[in-house]
Amino acid sequence: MAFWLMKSEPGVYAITDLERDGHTAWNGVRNYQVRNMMRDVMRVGDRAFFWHSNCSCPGIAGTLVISGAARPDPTQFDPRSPGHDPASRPDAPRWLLVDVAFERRFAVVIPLSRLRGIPALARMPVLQRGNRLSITPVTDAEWRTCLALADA
DNA sequence: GCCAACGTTGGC
DNA sequence: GCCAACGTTGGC
Repeated sequence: MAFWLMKSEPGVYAITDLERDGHTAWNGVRNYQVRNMMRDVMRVGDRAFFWHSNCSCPGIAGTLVISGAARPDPTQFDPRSPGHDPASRPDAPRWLLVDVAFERRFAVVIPLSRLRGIPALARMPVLQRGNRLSITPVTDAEWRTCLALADA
């Protein structure tokens, strides 16, 4: 089982939305690297941190479980969706999503500013300058370190 | 295939 | 709102 970090803007879809819904289709990925990771590496049963991005307190808000394997993202065919891709054909979908299930909401978001101060996390992609991938891998050690912070 | 222009991401 | 980083587009 692998670990991941998945970004979402809380103004669009927050950890509290996932807590309420129980599960959701992680749609809107429009980056080939991320698509390929979902398709080729991510597996049902993997777990991920839910990251709040582009907000007043970016950081880790909780955890989720990958509950469904990569499948075509229907929003790419929806002209009213911001993720609409007119160049993608239903017989050859360009964009994929995975289904995810709520696992846990942290009592408080672990802020990015705190993560930056922890040497064991220095290699996490989300802390690297210029990182823009919406899904990135997390090592076992990083997973444990962050969970310990959540429970501290 | 090169590369400049442009768009998006996302922390600050 | 600023701006660095980086992916994408499209002319050549």
